[in-house]
Amino acid sequence: MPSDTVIPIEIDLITALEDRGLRKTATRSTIVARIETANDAFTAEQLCRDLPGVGRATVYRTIRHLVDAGALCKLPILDGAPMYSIARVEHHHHTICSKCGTIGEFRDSTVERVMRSLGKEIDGDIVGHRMEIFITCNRCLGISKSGASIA
Amino acid sequence: MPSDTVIPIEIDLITALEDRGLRKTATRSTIVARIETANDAFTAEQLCRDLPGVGRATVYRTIRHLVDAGALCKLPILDGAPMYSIARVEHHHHTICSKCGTIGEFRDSTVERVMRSLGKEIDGDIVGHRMEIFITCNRCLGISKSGASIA
DNA sequence: CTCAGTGCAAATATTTTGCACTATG
DNA sequence: CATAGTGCAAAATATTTGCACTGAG
Repeated sequence: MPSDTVIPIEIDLITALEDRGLRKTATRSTIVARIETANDAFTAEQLCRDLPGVGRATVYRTIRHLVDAGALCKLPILDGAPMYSIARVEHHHHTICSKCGTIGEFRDSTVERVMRSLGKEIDGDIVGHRMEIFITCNRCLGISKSGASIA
Repeated sequence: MPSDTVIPIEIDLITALEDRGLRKTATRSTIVARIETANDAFTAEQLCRDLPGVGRATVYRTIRHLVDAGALCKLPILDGAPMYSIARVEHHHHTICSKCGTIGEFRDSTVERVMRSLGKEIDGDIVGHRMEIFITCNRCLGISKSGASIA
């Protein structure tokens, strides 16, 4: 049984904005470039810090547009500010390393199948779902095995 | 296939606090009583509004204790303040009506099984998971069918 | 009496909004 | 030039902390 591999549908973030009738401006390109080079999920405040020339309000407004466009996922971590990550796959879920906070993503058709079968047990119509898996990532496992400590 | 029904393990919230070495005080009893009569999930701010005699700080501190004790679940809704609900079952997930915001809970062994099988595909050790299912609840379905509108 | 618990107000943290200014089409 | 976009600062929202006071053991 060949389980799904991640299907990368690289959405050009600027295009996602333009598709919503928003202009491609210098500021938005700057923000989007910073987001696209990020390997990890990020917070709004991180973007503001990394882009001192850009107003906080613009950062928040751009993030909101991207989330509305479905190009970014908002991940309300249990404490503190929510993080955002690029929606690289059509529908996916996130893994969050409980040691280092790194966020990964995965897609698995099993989850979707389960979701459909749950429909019978649930008191209403399912319109969506969200799942986060908390892990200890391989890097942290390696680090802890080798005895090194993390700050 | 007999799917799991919800297993209600009514945790006495005050007991949960006492188990952590915290005292049973009048203020905490007030807060806990308000939480226990709630059928729905609630926000910290709602508690403060409903309990004018109790300081905001105490409400937040008590909620934090209850979450730490595992007696309350913190549900970071996508926007706005997080909501809390009593952890009535050992491990469960939440349904959130996207129309009226009502939060329900369910437990299903299928989910747990899937989680275990996902271990193979995931880059690290799974230490936990969280799932929320967005629904249109039966009441809202009924309301929309009957043509009445919601504020 | 001692220290946990509490209320209040101030401090933080996060996000949104008002407004004047800039720049795009 | 009409209007979308922007930066800044203030406002709004959400939560935590400092501190003096109260109350339980």
